Amino acid sequence: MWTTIGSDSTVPIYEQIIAQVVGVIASGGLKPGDMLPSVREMAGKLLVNPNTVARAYGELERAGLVEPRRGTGMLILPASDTKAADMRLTILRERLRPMLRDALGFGLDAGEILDLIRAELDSLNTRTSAPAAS
Amino acid sequence: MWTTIGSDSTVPIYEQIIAQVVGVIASGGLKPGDMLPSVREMAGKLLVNPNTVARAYGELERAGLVEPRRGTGMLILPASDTKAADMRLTILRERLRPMLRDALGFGLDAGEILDLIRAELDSLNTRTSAPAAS
Amino acid sequence: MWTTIGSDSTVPIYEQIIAQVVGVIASGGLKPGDMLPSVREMAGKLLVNPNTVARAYGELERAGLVEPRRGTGMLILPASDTKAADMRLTILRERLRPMLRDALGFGLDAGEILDLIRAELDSLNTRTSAPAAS
Amino acid sequence: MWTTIGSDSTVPIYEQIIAQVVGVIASGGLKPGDMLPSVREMAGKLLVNPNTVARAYGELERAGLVEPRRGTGMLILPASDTKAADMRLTILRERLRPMLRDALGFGLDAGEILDLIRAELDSLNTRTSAPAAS
DNA sequence: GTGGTCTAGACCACT
DNA sequence: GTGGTCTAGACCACG
Repeated sequence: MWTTIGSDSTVPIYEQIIAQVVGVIASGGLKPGDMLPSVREMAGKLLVNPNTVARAYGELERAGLVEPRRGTGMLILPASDTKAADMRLTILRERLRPMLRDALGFGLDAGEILDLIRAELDSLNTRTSAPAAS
Repeated sequence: MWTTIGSDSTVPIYEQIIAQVVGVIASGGLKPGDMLPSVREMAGKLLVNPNTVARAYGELERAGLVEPRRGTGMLILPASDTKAADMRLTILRERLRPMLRDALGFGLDAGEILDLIRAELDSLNTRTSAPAAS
Repeated sequence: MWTTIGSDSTVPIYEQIIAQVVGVIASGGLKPGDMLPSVREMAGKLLVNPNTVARAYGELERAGLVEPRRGTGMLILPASDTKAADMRLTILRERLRPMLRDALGFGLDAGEILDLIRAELDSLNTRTSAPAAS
Repeated sequence: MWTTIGSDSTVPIYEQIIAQVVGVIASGGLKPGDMLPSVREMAGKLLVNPNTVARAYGELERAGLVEPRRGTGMLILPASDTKAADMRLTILRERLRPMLRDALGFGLDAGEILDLIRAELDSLNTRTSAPAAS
Protein backbone atom coordinates (compact mmCIF):
# COMPACT_ATOMS: atom_id res chain seq x y z
CA MET A 1 0.00 0.00 0.00
CA TRP A 2 2.83 2.44 0.82
CA THR A 3 5.63 3.16 -1.60
CA THR A 4 9.04 4.45 -0.55
CA ILE A 5 9.82 8.10 -1.16
CA GLY A 6 11.80 8.87 -4.28
CA SER A 7 14.66 11.23 -3.55
CA ASP A 8 14.68 12.13 -7.24
CA SER A 9 11.67 14.37 -6.92
CA THR A 10 11.79 18.06 -6.17
CA VAL A 11 8.47 17.71 -4.33
CA PRO A 12 9.02 18.01 -0.56
CA ILE A 13 8.97 14.68 1.20
CA TYR A 14 6.16 15.64 3.55
CA GLU A 15 4.00 16.58 0.57
CA GLN A 16 4.71 13.25 -1.04
CA ILE A 17 3.55 11.57 2.16
CA ILE A 18 0.39 13.67 2.27
CA ALA A 19 -0.33 12.81 -1.34
CA GLN A 20 0.09 9.11 -0.62
CA VAL A 21 -2.26 9.14 2.35
CA VAL A 22 -4.85 11.21 0.50
CA GLY A 23 -4.64 8.85 -2.44
CA VAL A 24 -5.08 5.77 -0.29
CA ILE A 25 -8.09 7.24 1.49
CA ALA A 26 -9.67 8.63 -1.68
CA SER A 27 -9.40 5.27 -3.40
CA GLY A 28 -10.78 3.33 -0.44
CA GLY A 29 -7.58 1.65 0.66
CA LEU A 30 -8.26 2.99 4.12
CA LYS A 31 -11.76 3.91 5.30
CA PRO A 32 -13.19 6.25 7.95
CA GLY A 33 -12.75 4.55 11.31
CA ASP A 34 -9.45 2.90 10.31
CA MET A 35 -6.20 4.01 11.85
CA LEU A 36 -3.20 5.46 10.04
CA PRO A 37 0.09 3.62 10.58
CA SER A 38 1.97 5.09 13.53
CA VAL A 39 4.55 7.78 12.82
CA ARG A 40 7.40 5.41 13.59
CA GLU A 41 5.92 2.60 11.53
CA MET A 42 5.26 4.85 8.56
CA ALA A 43 8.75 6.36 8.82
CA GLY A 44 10.18 2.86 8.72
CA LYS A 45 8.12 1.88 5.69
CA LEU A 46 8.99 5.03 3.74
CA LEU A 47 12.62 5.23 4.89
CA VAL A 48 12.10 8.77 6.07
CA ASN A 49 12.81 10.83 9.16
CA PRO A 50 9.94 10.45 11.69
CA ASN A 51 9.81 14.23 12.07
CA THR A 52 8.86 14.45 8.43
CA VAL A 53 6.04 11.95 8.85
CA ALA A 54 4.85 13.85 11.89
CA ARG A 55 4.70 17.03 9.85
CA ALA A 56 2.67 15.31 7.15
CA TYR A 57 0.26 13.89 9.74
CA GLY A 58 -0.07 17.34 11.26
CA GLU A 59 -1.15 18.79 7.96
CA LEU A 60 -3.60 15.95 7.42
CA GLU A 61 -5.06 16.77 10.81
CA ARG A 62 -5.33 20.46 9.95
CA ALA A 63 -7.09 19.45 6.74
CA GLY A 64 -9.67 17.59 8.83
CA LEU A 65 -8.92 14.16 7.41
CA VAL A 66 -7.62 12.54 10.58
CA GLU A 67 -7.63 13.10 14.29
CA PRO A 68 -5.08 12.03 16.89
CA ARG A 69 -6.34 9.46 19.41
CA ARG A 70 -4.22 9.59 22.53
CA GLY A 71 -2.05 6.54 22.81
CA THR A 72 -3.52 4.75 19.82
CA GLY A 73 -2.66 6.80 16.74
CA MET A 74 -4.34 8.75 13.97
CA LEU A 75 -8.02 8.02 13.40
CA ILE A 76 -9.42 8.50 9.92
CA LEU A 77 -12.47 10.69 10.32
CA PRO A 78 -15.97 10.24 8.86
CA ALA A 79 -16.43 11.88 5.47
CA SER A 80 -12.66 11.89 5.04
CA ASP A 81 -13.12 9.86 1.89
CA THR A 82 -15.07 12.55 0.03
CA LYS A 83 -12.83 15.23 1.50
CA ALA A 84 -9.79 13.33 0.25
CA ALA A 85 -11.29 13.11 -3.21
CA ASP A 86 -11.60 16.89 -3.23
CA MET A 87 -8.11 17.39 -1.86
CA ARG A 88 -6.43 15.41 -4.56
CA LEU A 89 -7.94 17.72 -7.15
CA THR A 90 -6.81 20.76 -5.20
CA ILE A 91 -3.30 19.40 -4.81
CA LEU A 92 -3.04 18.64 -8.50
CA ARG A 93 -4.38 22.03 -9.49
CA GLU A 94 -1.84 23.80 -7.36
CA ARG A 95 1.03 21.83 -8.80
CA LEU A 96 -0.38 22.22 -12.29
CA ARG A 97 -0.71 25.98 -12.34
CA PRO A 98 2.93 27.11 -12.24
CA MET A 99 3.89 24.45 -14.73
CA LEU A 100 1.23 25.47 -17.21
CA ARG A 101 2.12 29.12 -16.77
CA ASP A 102 5.71 28.31 -17.62
CA ALA A 103 4.62 26.20 -20.57
CA LEU A 104 2.73 29.16 -21.97
CA GLY A 105 5.73 31.37 -21.22
CA PHE A 106 7.76 28.95 -23.31
CA GLY A 107 5.70 30.04 -26.31
CA LEU A 108 3.72 26.82 -26.56
CA ASP A 109 -0.03 27.03 -27.10
CA ALA A 110 -2.69 25.04 -25.29
CA GLY A 111 -2.92 22.46 -28.05
CA GLU A 112 0.78 21.70 -28.01
CA ILE A 113 0.76 21.45 -24.25
CA LEU A 114 -2.15 19.02 -24.24
CA ASP A 115 -0.46 16.91 -26.91
CA LEU A 116 2.65 16.73 -24.78
CA ILE A 117 0.63 15.69 -21.75
CA ARG A 118 -1.32 13.08 -23.66
CA ALA A 119 1.91 11.56 -24.94
CA GLU A 120 3.38 11.54 -21.46
CA LEU A 121 0.24 9.96 -20.01
CA ASP A 122 0.38 7.25 -22.64
CA SER A 123 3.98 6.46 -21.90
CA LEU A 124 3.26 6.27 -18.18
CA ASN A 125 0.25 4.04 -18.70
CA THR A 126 1.94 1.56 -20.99
CA ARG A 127 4.93 1.41 -18.70
CA THR A 128 2.86 0.92 -15.56
CA SER A 129 0.09 -1.43 -16.60
CA ALA A 130 -0.38 -4.18 -19.14
CA PRO A 131 -2.47 -3.20 -22.18
CA ALA A 132 -6.20 -3.70 -21.59
CA ALA A 133 -7.95 -6.60 -23.29
CA SER A 134 -9.58 -5.33 -26.47
CA MET B 1 8.86 40.45 -25.83
CA TRP B 2 9.64 40.11 -22.11
CA THR B 3 6.93 39.63 -19.52
CA THR B 4 7.31 40.65 -15.91
CA ILE B 5 8.01 38.00 -13.31
CA GLY B 6 5.16 36.59 -11.27
CA SER B 7 6.15 36.77 -7.63
CA ASP B 8 3.24 34.48 -6.77
CA SER B 9 5.07 31.43 -7.97
CA THR B 10 7.19 28.99 -6.03
CA VAL B 11 9.38 28.68 -9.11
CA PRO B 12 12.63 30.61 -8.54
CA ILE B 13 12.84 33.87 -10.44
CA TYR B 14 16.02 32.87 -12.21
CA GLU B 15 14.31 29.76 -13.55
CA GLN B 16 11.43 31.85 -14.80
CA ILE B 17 13.94 34.03 -16.62
CA ILE B 18 15.61 30.98 -18.13
CA ALA B 19 12.24 29.73 -19.30
CA GLN B 20 11.43 33.05 -20.91
CA VAL B 21 14.72 33.27 -22.76
CA VAL B 22 14.43 29.68 -23.94
CA GLY B 23 10.92 30.39 -25.11
CA VAL B 24 11.93 33.52 -27.00
CA ILE B 25 14.82 31.76 -28.72
CA ALA B 26 12.77 28.65 -29.49
CA SER B 27 10.03 30.73 -31.07
CA GLY B 28 12.41 32.83 -33.13
CA GLY B 29 12.09 36.08 -31.23
CA LEU B 30 15.86 36.09 -30.95
CA LYS B 31 18.10 34.26 -33.39
CA PRO B 32 21.63 32.82 -33.31
CA GLY B 33 24.07 35.68 -33.76
CA ASP B 34 21.86 38.12 -31.85
CA MET B 35 22.80 39.39 -28.44
CA LEU B 36 20.74 38.85 -25.33
CA PRO B 37 19.60 42.04 -23.59
CA SER B 38 22.34 43.12 -21.20
CA VAL B 39 22.07 41.98 -17.63
CA ARG B 40 21.20 45.46 -16.43
CA GLU B 41 18.71 46.09 -19.20
CA MET B 42 16.91 42.80 -18.60
CA ALA B 43 16.90 43.41 -14.86
CA GLY B 44 15.23 46.75 -15.49
CA LYS B 45 12.60 45.27 -17.80
CA LEU B 46 11.74 42.44 -15.42
CA LEU B 47 12.04 44.52 -12.25
CA VAL B 48 14.43 42.10 -10.61
CA ASN B 49 17.93 42.37 -9.23
CA PRO B 50 20.73 42.24 -11.83
CA ASN B 51 22.39 39.42 -9.90
CA THR B 52 19.35 37.27 -10.46
CA VAL B 53 19.49 37.90 -14.20
CA ALA B 54 23.20 37.15 -14.16
CA ARG B 55 22.54 33.80 -12.56
CA ALA B 56 19.97 32.94 -15.21
CA TYR B 57 22.39 33.94 -17.95
CA GLY B 58 25.06 31.79 -16.37
CA GLU B 59 22.83 28.76 -16.53
CA LEU B 60 21.93 29.51 -20.13
CA GLU B 61 25.64 29.57 -20.85
CA ARG B 62 26.12 26.18 -19.20
CA ALA B 63 23.23 24.88 -21.27
CA GLY B 64 25.16 25.87 -24.39
CA LEU B 65 22.59 28.39 -25.63
CA VAL B 66 24.68 31.52 -25.23
CA GLU B 67 28.28 32.55 -24.76
CA PRO B 68 29.69 35.60 -23.04
CA ARG B 69 31.65 37.90 -25.33
CA ARG B 70 34.00 39.83 -23.10
CA GLY B 71 33.06 43.46 -22.95
CA THR B 72 30.20 43.16 -25.40
CA GLY B 73 27.48 40.88 -24.06
CA MET B 74 25.88 37.48 -24.36
CA LEU B 75 25.97 36.00 -27.85
CA ILE B 76 23.27 33.60 -28.90
CA LEU B 77 25.08 30.60 -30.32
CA PRO B 78 24.44 28.79 -33.60
CA ALA B 79 21.94 25.96 -33.29
CA SER B 80 20.65 27.49 -30.08
CA ASP B 81 17.22 27.72 -31.67
CA THR B 82 16.79 23.99 -32.14
CA LYS B 83 18.49 23.35 -28.82
CA ALA B 84 16.03 25.70 -27.12
CA ALA B 85 13.09 23.98 -28.78
CA ASP B 86 14.36 20.67 -27.44
CA MET B 87 15.00 22.11 -24.03
CA ARG B 88 11.54 23.40 -23.45
CA LEU B 89 10.02 20.03 -24.26
CA THR B 90 12.53 18.21 -22.09
CA ILE B 91 12.05 20.58 -19.18
CA LEU B 92 8.27 20.29 -19.37
CA ARG B 93 8.37 16.53 -19.70
CA GLU B 94 10.56 16.20 -16.63
CA ARG B 95 8.29 18.40 -14.58
CA LEU B 96 5.21 16.68 -15.98
CA ARG B 97 6.21 13.11 -15.25
CA PRO B 98 6.19 13.07 -11.43
CA MET B 99 2.99 15.06 -11.35
CA LEU B 100 1.18 12.74 -13.74
CA ARG B 101 2.53 9.72 -11.90
CA ASP B 102 1.05 11.09 -8.69
CA ALA B 103 -2.22 11.92 -10.43
CA LEU B 104 -2.54 8.34 -11.60
CA GLY B 105 -1.54 7.18 -8.13
CA PHE B 106 -4.46 9.25 -6.85
CA GLY B 107 -6.75 6.91 -8.75
CA LEU B 108 -7.68 9.42 -11.46
CA ASP B 109 -7.85 8.24 -15.03
CA ALA B 110 -6.37 9.98 -18.05
CA GLY B 111 -9.65 11.59 -19.03
CA GLU B 112 -10.17 13.20 -15.64
CA ILE B 113 -6.60 14.45 -15.61
CA LEU B 114 -6.92 15.99 -19.05
CA ASP B 115 -10.19 17.66 -18.09
CA LEU B 116 -8.51 19.16 -15.06
CA ILE B 117 -5.65 20.47 -17.18
CA ARG B 118 -7.96 21.89 -19.84
CA ALA B 119 -9.90 23.78 -17.19
CA GLU B 120 -6.71 25.11 -15.66
CA LEU B 121 -5.37 26.18 -19.06
CA ASP B 122 -8.60 28.05 -19.77
CA SER B 123 -8.43 29.92 -16.49
CA LEU B 124 -4.81 30.88 -17.16
CA ASN B 125 -5.56 32.06 -20.67
CA THR B 126 -8.49 34.23 -19.74
CA ARG B 127 -6.52 35.71 -16.86
CA THR B 128 -3.55 36.60 -19.06
CA SER B 129 -5.51 37.92 -22.04
CA ALA B 130 -4.53 41.50 -21.23
CA PRO B 131 -1.92 43.03 -23.61
CA ALA B 132 1.63 42.01 -22.67
CA ALA B 133 3.95 44.49 -20.99
CA SER B 134 6.69 45.98 -23.17
CA MET C 1 42.12 19.81 6.36
CA TRP C 2 41.00 23.16 4.93
CA THR C 3 43.42 25.92 4.10
CA THR C 4 42.49 29.57 4.03
CA ILE C 5 41.90 31.29 0.72
CA GLY C 6 44.68 33.30 -0.84
CA SER C 7 43.28 36.69 -1.78
CA ASP C 8 46.40 37.34 -3.86
CA SER C 9 45.16 35.16 -6.67
CA THR C 10 43.22 36.09 -9.78
CA VAL C 11 41.46 32.74 -9.48
CA PRO C 12 37.93 33.29 -8.15
CA ILE C 13 37.45 32.27 -4.54
CA TYR C 14 34.67 29.85 -5.38
CA GLU C 15 36.97 28.03 -7.81
CA GLN C 16 39.62 27.79 -5.14
CA ILE C 17 37.03 26.24 -2.86
CA ILE C 18 36.02 23.77 -5.55
CA ALA C 19 39.66 22.85 -6.05
CA GLN C 20 40.13 22.26 -2.34
CA VAL C 21 37.07 20.05 -2.01
CA VAL C 22 38.01 18.08 -5.09
CA GLY C 23 41.50 17.64 -3.69
CA VAL C 24 40.24 16.46 -0.32
CA ILE C 25 37.86 13.94 -1.87
CA ALA C 26 40.41 12.74 -4.39
CA SER C 27 42.98 12.16 -1.67
CA GLY C 28 40.55 10.35 0.61
CA GLY C 29 40.17 13.04 3.25
CA LEU C 30 36.43 12.75 2.76
CA LYS C 31 34.77 9.64 1.41
CA PRO C 32 31.51 8.83 -0.39
CA GLY C 33 28.73 8.76 2.18
CA ASP C 34 30.32 11.53 4.26
CA MET C 35 28.85 14.98 4.44
CA LEU C 36 30.60 18.13 3.32
CA PRO C 37 31.05 20.74 6.05
CA SER C 38 27.95 22.90 6.12
CA VAL C 39 27.99 26.09 4.09
CA ARG C 40 28.17 28.24 7.20
CA GLU C 41 30.85 26.12 8.82
CA MET C 42 33.04 26.11 5.73
CA ALA C 43 32.54 29.84 5.32
CA GLY C 44 33.76 30.34 8.87
CA LYS C 45 36.81 28.14 8.37
CA LEU C 46 37.82 29.82 5.12
CA LEU C 47 36.88 33.34 6.22
CA VAL C 48 34.69 33.95 3.19
CA ASN C 49 31.06 34.83 2.68
CA PRO C 50 28.61 31.89 2.94
CA ASN C 51 27.18 32.79 -0.47
CA THR C 52 30.57 32.16 -2.02
CA VAL C 53 30.75 28.72 -0.44
CA ALA C 54 27.20 28.02 -1.58
CA ARG C 55 28.18 28.81 -5.13
CA ALA C 56 31.12 26.43 -4.95
CA TYR C 57 28.90 23.70 -3.53
CA GLY C 58 26.41 24.28 -6.32
CA GLU C 59 29.09 23.70 -8.92
CA LEU C 60 30.25 20.58 -7.14
CA GLU C 61 26.69 19.35 -7.32
CA ARG C 62 26.52 20.01 -11.05
CA ALA C 63 29.78 18.13 -11.42
CA GLY C 64 28.09 15.13 -9.84
CA LEU C 65 30.38 14.93 -6.83
CA VAL C 66 27.81 15.79 -4.16
CA GLU C 67 24.07 15.96 -3.73
CA PRO C 68 22.04 18.18 -1.42
CA ARG C 69 20.04 16.28 1.16
CA ARG C 70 17.19 18.54 2.14
CA GLY C 71 17.53 19.77 5.66
CA THR C 72 20.66 17.77 6.38
CA GLY C 73 23.54 18.85 4.17
CA MET C 74 25.65 17.96 1.18
CA LEU C 75 26.16 14.22 0.68
CA ILE C 76 29.31 13.02 -1.03
CA LEU C 77 28.12 10.64 -3.72
CA PRO C 78 29.39 7.14 -4.50
CA ALA C 79 32.22 7.09 -7.00
CA SER C 80 32.91 10.74 -6.27
CA ASP C 81 36.43 9.76 -5.21
CA THR C 82 37.45 8.43 -8.60
CA LYS C 83 35.52 11.21 -10.30
CA ALA C 84 37.40 13.79 -8.24
CA ALA C 85 40.73 12.19 -9.10
CA ASP C 86 39.83 12.45 -12.77
CA MET C 87 38.60 16.00 -12.41
CA ARG C 88 41.76 17.38 -10.91
CA LEU C 89 43.84 15.98 -13.74
CA THR C 90 41.40 17.23 -16.35
CA ILE C 91 41.21 20.69 -14.82
CA LEU C 92 44.96 20.98 -14.61
CA ARG C 93 45.50 19.70 -18.12
CA GLU C 94 43.04 22.22 -19.53
CA ARG C 95 44.73 25.08 -17.72
CA LEU C 96 48.15 23.77 -18.62
CA ARG C 97 47.62 23.41 -22.35
CA PRO C 98 47.22 27.06 -23.41
CA MET C 99 50.06 28.11 -21.15
CA LEU C 100 52.45 25.51 -22.51
CA ARG C 101 51.38 26.31 -26.05
CA ASP C 102 52.25 29.95 -25.43
CA ALA C 103 55.53 28.99 -23.79
CA LEU C 104 56.54 27.01 -26.86
CA GLY C 105 55.33 29.90 -29.01
CA PHE C 106 57.75 32.08 -27.05
CA GLY C 107 60.55 30.02 -28.48
CA LEU C 108 61.39 28.21 -25.26
CA ASP C 109 62.14 24.51 -25.39
CA ALA C 110 60.76 21.84 -23.09
CA GLY C 111 63.85 21.79 -20.90
CA GLU C 112 63.74 25.53 -20.24
CA ILE C 113 60.03 25.33 -19.45
CA LEU C 114 60.50 22.49 -17.01
CA ASP C 115 63.34 24.33 -15.30
CA LEU C 116 61.12 27.34 -14.87
CA ILE C 117 58.37 25.21 -13.39
CA ARG C 118 60.69 23.39 -11.03
CA ALA C 119 62.01 26.69 -9.73
CA GLU C 120 58.50 27.99 -9.25
CA LEU C 121 57.42 24.81 -7.46
CA ASP C 122 60.39 25.10 -5.12
CA SER C 123 59.57 28.67 -4.21
CA LEU C 124 55.94 27.73 -3.54
CA ASN C 125 56.91 24.78 -1.36
CA THR C 126 59.36 26.69 0.77
CA ARG C 127 56.86 29.50 1.21
CA THR C 128 54.06 27.16 2.30
CA SER C 129 56.14 24.93 4.55
CA ALA C 130 54.51 26.38 7.68
CA PRO C 131 52.00 24.03 9.41
CA ALA C 132 48.57 24.14 7.79
CA ALA C 133 45.71 26.00 9.44
CA SER C 134 43.08 23.85 11.14
CA MET D 1 54.00 35.61 -38.26
CA TRP D 2 50.77 36.61 -36.50
CA THR D 3 48.17 34.06 -35.49
CA THR D 4 44.52 34.89 -34.95
CA ILE D 5 43.26 35.09 -31.38
CA GLY D 6 41.54 32.01 -30.05
CA SER D 7 38.29 32.90 -28.33
CA ASP D 8 38.55 29.59 -26.46
CA SER D 9 41.14 30.92 -24.06
CA THR D 10 40.37 32.55 -20.74
CA VAL D 11 43.48 34.70 -21.18
CA PRO D 12 42.48 38.30 -21.96
CA ILE D 13 42.83 39.16 -25.61
CA TYR D 14 45.18 42.06 -25.00
CA GLU D 15 47.50 39.76 -23.05
CA GLN D 16 47.48 37.28 -25.88
CA ILE D 17 48.52 40.09 -28.22
CA ILE D 18 51.29 41.20 -25.87
CA ALA D 19 52.53 37.63 -25.63
CA GLN D 20 52.61 37.33 -29.40
CA VAL D 21 54.56 40.53 -29.89
CA VAL D 22 56.99 39.66 -27.11
CA GLY D 23 57.47 36.22 -28.59
CA VAL D 24 58.14 37.57 -32.07
CA ILE D 25 60.68 40.10 -30.80
CA ALA D 26 62.37 37.64 -28.43
CA SER D 27 62.79 35.11 -31.20
CA GLY D 28 64.13 37.65 -33.68
CA GLY D 29 61.11 37.80 -35.98
CA LEU D 30 61.20 41.56 -35.53
CA LYS D 31 64.35 43.43 -34.57
CA PRO D 32 65.12 46.76 -32.90
CA GLY D 33 64.58 49.47 -35.52
CA ASP D 34 61.70 47.61 -37.17
CA MET D 35 58.14 48.89 -36.91
CA LEU D 36 55.19 47.07 -35.37
CA PRO D 37 52.19 46.64 -37.69
CA SER D 38 49.78 49.55 -37.30
CA VAL D 39 46.94 49.18 -34.86
CA ARG D 40 44.40 48.88 -37.65
CA GLU D 41 46.51 46.43 -39.60
CA MET D 42 47.14 44.24 -36.57
CA ALA D 43 43.47 44.37 -35.61
CA GLY D 44 42.61 43.17 -39.08
CA LYS D 45 45.12 40.34 -38.96
CA LEU D 46 44.01 39.15 -35.54
CA LEU D 47 40.28 39.77 -36.07
CA VAL D 48 40.12 41.87 -32.94
CA ASN D 49 38.76 45.24 -31.89
CA PRO D 50 41.36 47.97 -32.61
CA ASN D 51 40.87 49.30 -29.08
CA THR D 52 42.18 46.03 -27.78
CA VAL D 53 45.28 46.21 -29.96
CA ALA D 54 45.81 49.78 -28.81
CA ARG D 55 45.71 48.65 -25.21
CA ALA D 56 48.27 45.93 -25.89
CA TYR D 57 50.55 48.41 -27.65
CA GLY D 58 50.17 50.77 -24.73
CA GLU D 59 51.40 48.14 -22.32
CA LEU D 60 54.29 47.28 -24.60
CA GLU D 61 55.22 50.94 -24.57
CA ARG D 62 55.02 51.08 -20.78
CA ALA D 63 57.26 48.02 -20.68
CA GLY D 64 59.84 49.95 -22.71
CA LEU D 65 59.80 47.62 -25.70
CA VAL D 66 58.40 50.05 -28.26
CA GLU D 67 57.91 53.75 -28.72
CA PRO D 68 55.29 55.57 -30.73
CA ARG D 69 56.63 57.52 -33.74
CA ARG D 70 54.18 60.22 -34.68
CA GLY D 71 52.47 59.41 -37.91
CA THR D 72 54.51 56.32 -38.64
CA GLY D 73 53.71 53.75 -35.96
CA MET D 74 55.38 51.87 -33.18
CA LEU D 75 59.16 51.66 -33.29
CA ILE D 76 60.86 48.67 -31.74
CA LEU D 77 63.49 50.06 -29.39
CA PRO D 78 67.14 49.07 -29.00
CA ALA D 79 67.70 46.31 -26.46
CA SER D 80 64.06 45.35 -26.79
CA ASP D 81 65.16 41.87 -27.80
CA THR D 82 66.85 41.08 -24.53
CA LYS D 83 64.09 42.83 -22.62
CA ALA D 84 61.53 40.70 -24.45
CA ALA D 85 63.43 37.56 -23.54
CA ASP D 86 63.16 38.54 -19.89
CA MET D 87 59.51 39.45 -20.20
CA ARG D 88 58.47 36.11 -21.54
CA LEU D 89 59.89 34.46 -18.47
CA THR D 90 58.11 36.92 -16.22
CA ILE D 91 54.82 36.43 -18.06
CA LEU D 92 55.11 32.67 -17.81
CA ARG D 93 56.01 32.77 -14.15
CA GLU D 94 52.99 34.87 -13.31
CA ARG D 95 50.65 32.56 -15.16
CA LEU D 96 52.37 29.53 -13.68
CA ARG D 97 52.14 30.49 -10.02
CA PRO D 98 48.37 30.31 -9.39
CA MET D 99 48.11 27.11 -11.37
CA LEU D 100 50.85 25.40 -9.43
CA ARG D 101 49.39 26.61 -6.16
CA ASP D 102 46.06 25.04 -7.13
CA ALA D 103 47.79 21.86 -8.22
CA LEU D 104 49.37 21.55 -4.78
CA GLY D 105 46.01 22.37 -3.23
CA PHE D 106 44.60 19.46 -5.20
CA GLY D 107 46.78 17.19 -3.13
CA LEU D 108 49.26 16.44 -5.89
CA ASP D 109 52.96 16.53 -5.11
CA ALA D 110 55.67 18.16 -7.17
CA GLY D 111 56.61 14.91 -8.89
CA GLU D 112 53.09 14.19 -10.05
CA ILE D 113 52.72 17.75 -11.31
CA LEU D 114 55.94 17.57 -13.29
CA ASP D 115 54.93 14.24 -14.77
CA LEU D 116 51.66 15.75 -15.89
CA ILE D 117 53.45 18.70 -17.47
CA ARG D 118 55.99 16.51 -19.21
CA ALA D 119 53.18 14.42 -20.69
CA GLU D 120 51.34 17.52 -21.83
CA LEU D 121 54.48 18.98 -23.37
CA ASP D 122 55.07 15.75 -25.26
CA SER D 123 51.56 15.70 -26.64
CA LEU D 124 51.88 19.34 -27.74
CA ASN D 125 55.22 18.73 -29.40
CA THR D 126 54.16 15.68 -31.34
CA ARG D 127 50.96 17.36 -32.42
CA THR D 128 52.68 20.59 -33.49
CA SER D 129 55.80 19.43 -35.26
CA ALA D 130 56.80 16.45 -37.35
CA PRO D 131 58.97 13.89 -35.55
CA ALA D 132 62.67 14.71 -35.85
CA ALA D 133 64.79 12.57 -38.14
CA SER D 134 66.42 9.86 -36.06
C1' DG E 1 29.31 50.07 -21.97
C1' DT E 2 29.71 44.69 -20.85
C1' DG E 3 29.77 40.42 -17.69
C1' DG E 4 32.00 38.41 -13.28
C1' DT E 5 32.83 38.21 -8.47
C1' DC E 6 32.21 39.16 -3.71
C1' DT E 7 30.06 40.79 0.53
C1' DA E 8 26.32 41.61 3.74
C1' DG E 9 22.16 40.57 5.28
C1' DA E 10 17.60 38.90 4.84
C1' DC E 11 13.91 35.33 4.31
C1' DC E 12 12.21 30.80 3.23
C1' DA E 13 11.22 25.79 3.16
C1' DC E 14 12.71 21.43 4.69
C1' DT E 15 14.28 17.86 8.22
C1' DG F 1 20.18 22.94 12.22
C1' DT F 2 20.41 22.55 6.71
C1' DG F 3 20.65 24.48 1.74
C1' DG F 4 18.29 27.86 -1.61
C1' DT F 5 16.97 32.28 -3.18
C1' DC F 6 16.89 37.18 -3.49
C1' DT F 7 18.28 41.96 -2.81
C1' DA F 8 21.47 45.78 -2.47
C1' DG F 9 25.54 47.63 -3.41
C1' DA F 10 30.31 47.47 -4.38
C1' DC F 11 34.53 46.63 -7.24
C1' DC F 12 37.02 44.73 -11.13
C1' DA F 13 38.72 43.52 -15.81
C1' DC F 14 37.62 43.69 -20.51
C1' DG F 15 36.58 45.93 -25.12
